Amino acid sequence: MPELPEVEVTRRSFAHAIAGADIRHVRLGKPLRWPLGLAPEALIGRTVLQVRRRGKYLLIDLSEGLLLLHLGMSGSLAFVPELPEAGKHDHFDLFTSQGSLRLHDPRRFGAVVYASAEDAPVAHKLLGGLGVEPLGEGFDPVSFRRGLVGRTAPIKQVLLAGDVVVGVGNIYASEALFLAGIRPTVPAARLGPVRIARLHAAIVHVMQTAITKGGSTLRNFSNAHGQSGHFQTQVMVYGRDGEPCHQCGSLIKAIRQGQRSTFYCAHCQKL
DNA sequence: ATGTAAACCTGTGCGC
DNA sequence: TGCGCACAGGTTTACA
Repeated sequence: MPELPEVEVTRRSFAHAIAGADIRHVRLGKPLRWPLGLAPEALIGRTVLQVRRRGKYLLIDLSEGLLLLHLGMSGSLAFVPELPEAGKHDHFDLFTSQGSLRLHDPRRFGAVVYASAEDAPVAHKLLGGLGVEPLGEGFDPVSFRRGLVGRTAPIKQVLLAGDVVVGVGNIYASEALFLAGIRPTVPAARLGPVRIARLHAAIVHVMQTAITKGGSTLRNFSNAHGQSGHFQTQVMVYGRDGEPCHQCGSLIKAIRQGQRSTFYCAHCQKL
């Protein structure tokens, strides 16, 4: 479910409310992708300092150590004064003095992992290989181009890999390539400065717009207040297989790339 | 080092 | 209505 915009929207929806809260109790449901890495009781008494984001990870800084949180494919967070009884897909609850944070994740590809520090081995293993932030200073056309050197894989798959630029998932990769007019199947290294500059701008634009719109709610994404996003209403190609292109009217195509669906307009994306 | 496929798990929608 | 299959917003792991 969540790509960078959804994760950022989630972060903004509860970061302020949870800052300064003291942890009073922790409840674990079924196992997630990785074990917490710490006895849950050990978190009691620690204070939440702030919530940051790196790629699709949320970093919850504590008075001692931090929690790395990932929403996987189907995760969402809720931050509420009073939690209802846990359902079958509620696998992590953090009860604090200022409200409770709950991770709901039916497929359990998500994770909550404790790290003693941001450069501790656990954290480094998860965050170490990540590319630059698309909305950060490090993302510019020149360094973007350097990152694509030697990459013979299709540009769509290189975007998804996340080692060049982070946070671009299956929806926004298709959308950004459409905006840039680039064919998703082009080998990444064959993109020249002009197309790379267009793609760079498209990625930044799509990410910013999606955040502004509250993310995309395809099935059931919502922020920590239960509010849906509405970027999906202005999607140009994702999930529009067989429908007319909003720009030229020809029918949107769907192909498989690396076991993921890709959507594009063969007329608008010829580069 | 890079590329590709399988794996993790549950739910939903579709064709028969 | 039920069954089986394909597919779903991600990322690690194993192997070419």
